[in-house]
Order: sequence, then structure tokens, then C-alpha cells
Amino acid sequence: MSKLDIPKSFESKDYEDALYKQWEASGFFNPDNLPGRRPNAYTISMPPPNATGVLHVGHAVMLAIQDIVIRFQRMAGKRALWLPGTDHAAIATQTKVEKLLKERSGKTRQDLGREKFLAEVDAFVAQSRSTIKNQTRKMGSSCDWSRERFTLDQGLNEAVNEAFVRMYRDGLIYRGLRVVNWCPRCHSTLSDDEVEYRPVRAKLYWIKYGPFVLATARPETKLGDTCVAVHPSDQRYQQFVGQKLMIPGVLGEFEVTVVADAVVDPEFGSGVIKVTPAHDFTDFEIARRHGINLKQVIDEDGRMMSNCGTYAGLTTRQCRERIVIDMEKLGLIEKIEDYDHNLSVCYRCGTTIEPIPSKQWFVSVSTPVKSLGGRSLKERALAAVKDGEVKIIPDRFNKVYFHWLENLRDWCVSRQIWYGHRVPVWYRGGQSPIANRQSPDEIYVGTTPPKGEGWRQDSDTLDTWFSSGLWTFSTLGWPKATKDLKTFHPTDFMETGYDLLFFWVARMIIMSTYLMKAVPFRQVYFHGLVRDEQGRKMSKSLENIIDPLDVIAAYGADAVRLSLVIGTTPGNDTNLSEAKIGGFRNFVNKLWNISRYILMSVDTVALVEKKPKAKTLADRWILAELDELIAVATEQLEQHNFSAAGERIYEFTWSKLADWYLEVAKLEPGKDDILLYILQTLLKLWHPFTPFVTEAIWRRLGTGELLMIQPWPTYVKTSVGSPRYAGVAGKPASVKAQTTAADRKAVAEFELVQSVVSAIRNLRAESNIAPGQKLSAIIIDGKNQKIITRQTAVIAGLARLNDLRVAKTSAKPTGSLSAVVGGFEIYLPVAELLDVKKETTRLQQEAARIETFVNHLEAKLKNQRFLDRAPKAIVVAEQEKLVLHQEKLVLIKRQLESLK
RNA sequence: GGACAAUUAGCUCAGCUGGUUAGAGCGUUGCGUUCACAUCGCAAAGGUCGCUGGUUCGAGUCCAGCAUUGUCCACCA
Repeated sequence: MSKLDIPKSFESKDYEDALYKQWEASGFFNPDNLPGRRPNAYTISMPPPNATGVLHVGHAVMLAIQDIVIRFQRMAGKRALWLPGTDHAAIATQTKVEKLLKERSGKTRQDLGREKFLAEVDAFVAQSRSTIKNQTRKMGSSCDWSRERFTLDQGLNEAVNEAFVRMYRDGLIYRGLRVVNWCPRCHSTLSDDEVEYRPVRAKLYWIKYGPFVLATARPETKLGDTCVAVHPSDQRYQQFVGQKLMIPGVLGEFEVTVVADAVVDPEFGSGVIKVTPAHDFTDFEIARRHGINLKQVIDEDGRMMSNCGTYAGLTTRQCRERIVIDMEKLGLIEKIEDYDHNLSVCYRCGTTIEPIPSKQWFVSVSTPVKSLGGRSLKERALAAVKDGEVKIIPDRFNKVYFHWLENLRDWCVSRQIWYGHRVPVWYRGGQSPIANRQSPDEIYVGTTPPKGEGWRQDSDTLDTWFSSGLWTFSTLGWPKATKDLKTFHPTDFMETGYDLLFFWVARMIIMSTYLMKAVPFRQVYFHGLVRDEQGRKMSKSLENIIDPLDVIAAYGADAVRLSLVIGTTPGNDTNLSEAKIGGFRNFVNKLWNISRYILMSVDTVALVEKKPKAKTLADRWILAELDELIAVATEQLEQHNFSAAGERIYEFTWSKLADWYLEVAKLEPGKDDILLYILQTLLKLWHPFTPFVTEAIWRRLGTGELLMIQPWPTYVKTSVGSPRYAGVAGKPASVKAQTTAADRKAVAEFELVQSVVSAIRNLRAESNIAPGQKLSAIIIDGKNQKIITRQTAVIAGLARLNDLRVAKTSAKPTGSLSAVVGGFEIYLPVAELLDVKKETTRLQQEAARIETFVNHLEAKLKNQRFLDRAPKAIVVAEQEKLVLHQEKLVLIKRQLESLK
């Protein structure tokens, strides 16, 4: 043993912060500083966490996966850039600050005024941003902080303005009066995707409506009705179509027009619907198709307007209760039924959405664009995935993406909140009343304010996803033609939760294909939701939240990373528990101790970069296994099968290296170079997954260099199979390490040795022979004697035998435990310790098991159809299997004889 | 209403284009401190692969239907 002093366990907290500082100080997070010629760039644009947020386990997954990819690519010689940032998350942030303000001073944002309120938000965000940045560091994320961006940065604001103006000039942005999703609490519009649905038990009111009886869930909207619609082919109501009818109501009679429209389902209810164009999306469309006026009765506070007589000022809910009572008095209610339906609520605050008419800015997704070859934004974005320019992982999300885009309506991008990018539009003149389609405004749309007096900027801000949609290129300097933009865009790998497919991913594709004439990323990988160990969502009320920072402190960032990656598949939710993290902490410690042993047992610690020559069977075996591991792990990482890659490296580390090879190394001295080579290769393979522990060990090699920039291990590869996958981008051919016949033989032979050792250990355990007690053994075989003879020292050492004899023919040793493995008969003469009855039973059971299997194989091989139709190789394999087991059966029966 | 997942050992999950007696981790049981590691070692027990059909020489794997759970989309007044 050398005098190296290495602690017995890896205490993560003693290393993590110092290592991260060292990495950051090295400058290698910045691709410009990476050593060597690196012709190819590899870029990941980090999904910016909300500036107000704290790191949660969802971020942790994202950071773990992306860091694996970027560290792998960096070691593989790419000019690797992982660009971090934060998102201003307009509505979420404003809502949060409003809440804090209310708690602190009881004031609203209106009390403060726009400017002061925004100053509050800025102060809050500045603080939160630094919090989440430090938390990101705790995960070990190797992102380039020198390029960090914020969606409200000056540069990004320029990008937003530029994008808006270009779209406006191309006729893709227009201002229009529409029924919009309105959140009365946020006082803002919401896009369709920002609306959530909650099932509620409500009432369905059947009301008498002039000559009709019809059903409605919202009787209060009757005050805004301007027409009634029936299906064009509905014979029952033909006579009314086109007529104007006077309908009795709680505020007296009012006039409606009867129209025929195909959206009405004649089978449902009475086949008649009342139409409230101002407060329902479908109704708005009906009214538009038939040139019917709309009548707004609900205002921006969600209250009934002054045109509602005695109901003016009531909330819609209060009004509903009151109006039902009043209608019952007038005999206008036919019946009331229970009714389950979905209530639209704001995704941020849960307030019931009120559809109201409003003049807003929209992005047209269906207008043909010249620069897109006459295609619309929608069509271009569809093509990006259909043509394979963007590959979605897992590909089942393709369908979801197509469906969403195909049904996409124009995107309402203006918001009436204060925090965000202000709409780059200026007005001069009086702003028109909301219900008026004609605007007398003089409008100026531009990236810089117009010259001249009296211009007033639009008070609305843009949907936060409008700026997020530009993220992959606005962060690289667009609209300026920067070097970064040229080098790093399109990015290579986007990774986020599938809940962001519509909100963000699709919009990035829309924006980038239009503004950059290129996709924003070549691949997009969706991770699943992290749930608790019982598969429930993590939530405050369930008290089942796992805080990444807590578990990093307790188990180390490496263990947390492994627990979030191994055992997960893209797009599927995963369950996480502290027990799982604890398990990986144990593994990290195992890796530490493997290293500790190797570093302490070698004479000289040195770099061994070339594969050393094997001297023994075990050497040949482990080196062949390692080559195979490099090939498989590399291929799996390239294909983003992180879990599979990790599992394979894990298995090699623990089940092959630690359990077998290191034990052999204790018996066969002179393996320093091989041990060091394996260790160094393994540290490289693990580094993307567990950067801290691997870097900490690497430092003990004393090279003075960082592991994070070491070259990825190489191997001689053979291609297996061909690229025959259906995937649009084409999956690469499967790759294996090139193995020689000698390698394959070594693996087979060593596996035989392993089975012999396991069999002897099994015999000992079954007979309760203390592990410490030395035994002798006799192994009999005619065919493969040489293997055993050459490996007697290894077998004896691992099986704790003090004497191992190899004989050609069965000497029928009496008083022995026995087993048959790989054609060998194994006898452990234990004499007086032998429980003949127990041993007989054990062997009989074994024999019975094999007999069943032999019968099964015999039956199979007698089946003419199997012989005729199965591939030759399979038949041969089955025949060999049969012979093998028949022989084994004979040997076991012989052993049974010897017990008599 | 439509779509998509999932359903394999007590728990959490692997099992690729169908072909060894279906695997791992955790947990359980027995034994154990051999100088890398008790955050460890050795060994063991534990599964009619949700159900029903079908294709096939052969199905956990492919097809159809069903059931259960979950998610997304749409939403009819």
C-alpha cells in the first residue's frame, strides 16, 4: 500500500463547491476557451427557469440531463456551449409581486402606478435570479455564465421589437376585436393554452325563450343575447329562420334574430341555442358569419355592465343567482338539471375566465408569407417536424404537435399586465372605444419610438412566450449578425418537460423558422414529470416535495443526478424517493472506494492512456468488457438513452470491476497499469453523470488537469446492422467494439470461471459452511481441463479453497457436496459435515428441474414444423442446449449415486 | 368524445427490430468484519409478464378487443 491518505468515504459536501469554483474559474464552461481544434460546435440553449422561482426537482432533471449531454460533447471534442438564462415569466412574476405587495402594505399595483410597481418587480427579480443561479451551480451545471441572458435584457428587448415589427410588416400581426379569454383578477387576456379546465358540478337551466325552450349553463348571458341559432336542416324550426323575434326577459322584451348555422347539434337539448356573441367563442363566430351585432354585458372586472339594469355591478355569479330567481317568478324556467361540465380558469391564479370582446394584437398563423415560400407560419412549423428538420424524442409527441398546430387559431399576444416587453406600437390621436371596429388612431409600429409630439406607446405588454419563442437566437445576439449566432445556431439539443410542447417548443419553431429561416434546434427531448414514490404529483399540500437542495446536501449532487436520470425514459413520468437517492449515494461511494483501492495499491500513480497488454485471462476479460462498455455507452449517449448508458456503466463498475476483477487483482499482482487504465477510462465515462466525485478522484492522479476537458475514451468500432430505422432523421447504425476471437474466448472462459466460483460459494452457503473455513475441492472434466488448470489460483482464491485438484475422470469422492456447472463436476469433500439427506434432496430437485427442461427441448426438437420453419441457427442452438443439459443430467445423477 | 402513455418479483422499473429456463436496484431471508468500501461482502427466496382472442414453428415482445390507472386535446348550449 502506498502512503496516500484517502478518506474512507466520499463526503460530497467537502468537495462540491470547491470543484465547481475550480471549473468555473478554469473558463472551460465557455467554448471559446476550450483547448484544441474544435471544428464543430454543439449548443444547448437552457430553458430559462422563471426568474421568481426556486429550483425544484423538475429543474433538477433538466439540469442533470443537459449537463450530461454538454459534458459528453465537450469531452468528445465539440465546441460545447450551454447557454443559461432566466425568464421574466410576466404573469407569474407580476402576480407574485402583487401578492407580496398586498401582504406587506395592503396596496395594489394601481395604488403604486406603473413605474413604481415595475421598480418593485425589478428589485424582487434581481434577488430571485441570483438565488436560482446559485442553485443551478449546486447541481454541477457546466453552463457558460459569461453568456447568461434574461428575457427582459436590453438586447432581448431589441430582438422582441424587431420580431414584432417584421411580423407586422409581413402582415402577420394585426390588431382586432375578438372575444378573448379574460382573467378578471389578472386583468389580462390569456392565450388559449393559458386556460385550464376544471370539472365542476353545475346546473343546466332549461328556459322558455319565446317560441323555444332551450338549455343554458349561464342564464346571466341572456342579457347579451342578440340571436338564436338552429341547425340548417332542422325541420322543426325552419319557419323561424331569418325572422326577428321579441323574447320576453327579466328586463322586458328584447329582439333576437333566428339564424341557421351548422355548428348547432340538432340532437343535443332542444336543438336551439341562444347566442351571446360578446361572451362566447362559438357565439362570436356565429354572429360574425351572419352579420349579427354583439352586445357586451360583462366588463373587465367580471361584473355586469350598466346596460344590465338592476343587475349592473353584480359579478356574473351573483347575477346568475338573481336572474334565475327573477326568471322563475316570471315563469320563464322550464326545469333545472344537475350538470357536470368543465369550467375555464386562469392557469396562473385559478380565477374563472370570462370571455369578453376586446381589441388585441394577434399573430396570424394562417396568412401566407412570401419569405416562407407562400406558406403560413403554421405550415412552415408543421413542415419542420414532418420533414425531419426537428426530431422530437420520443417521437410519439409528433402526433400531438401536428394536432395542435393543425388546429391552432390566431395567437393573441397582447397582455394587459405591466411586467414584460411593451408592444412596440405608438398611437397619436384619441383611442377608440373598445366595441368600435374603426380606430381613428394614427399608428406607428417600429423598433424605436417615432419622432414628433403626442405619441403614446401601447400600454399592453407581450405574451411572455412571444419573447421566449426567440430564446435560441435572441440569446446569441440576434437581430445583430454576431459571430455567436453564426457559430451556435441552430442549436443542437433542446431539452424540456413535455408540458412545454405547445407553450414554448412549438412557438420557438414558429419564430425561428420565420425569422431565422432555420429551425431553432435539431432535436428536442422531453423528460417526464417527477412524481413522489407513490406516483403522486409533488405538492405543498401533500407535503411530499423533494427539494433538490436538501437532498444534494444530504446525499450529494452526483447521487441526485443519477437518481433523476437512471430508471427514466423520455416522455414518461418518473417516481423519486429519498431511498432511491440514497442508493445512488451508496454507488458514488462505491466508485470512490474502487478508486481508493486502486490508487492506494499501485506503486506509482500515473496516467495510462493507452490500453495496456493483458497478461492473464482476467485481464483479457476485463479489457474486452471495457472496450464493449465504451462502445455501448458512447452509442447510448449519442442516442440520448441516458438511463441505458448509466446502467451499463454502473453494471461494469460494480458487478464486473469491483466484484470480480479487483478481487482477482488481489490474487494476481502486477496489474498497476491495467488498473490505472481502467480507472481513468471509467472516470471519463462517469464524468458526465457524476462530475463531482469523478473530478475529485481525477485530481488525485496529480496531473494538474481537469477531467472535464479530457478526451472521451475511444475504441475500435465495427458497425453492426444498417440504418434501417424509420425515424426521419435516421438512427445511426448500431455500434459495437471490435472484438477479436481471442477476446470473445477470454470472455467466455472467464465467465466459466465465475460460474465455478459461484457454484462453490453456493454449496458453502447452502450447507452453512462458514466463509472463513477453508475447504478443498476436486473438479472433474475431460474436455476443458486446461481452463480450470490455468485458473486454479484464481478459483481457489475467490472460492476460499486451500486445495484445488483437477482430475480427468470421476474418482467418485465420497462424503462430498457436489454440483455440475458448464460440464464440470465439482466436489467439495466435507466428510463429517455432510448432511447426506439434505444433499440428496438438493440434487434431486436440481435433477428434476433439468429433466423438465430437457423434456421441453426434446418435444420442441421433435416438432417437424419447428424444424422446418425456424431459422437453422435457432435449431442448432436448441440442439446444443439439449445435449448440454442431457450431459448435465447424467453428471448430477452420477453425483446422486455417489451419495448412496 | 378523441388521442397518447402505463399495466412485468412486496416496491420502483429494464427488457431494442418475436427465439437461452424473463432481468436490475431497493426491500426481505440466511451467513459474514479476508487489510477499498457495513454507504460493504457472499448466498438465497420471490413473477401463470392486466384480461380475452388472434398471427406464428415460437409471443412479455406483433395484431384486435376489453379492463384499470394516468396525461393531453376538444368541449354541446
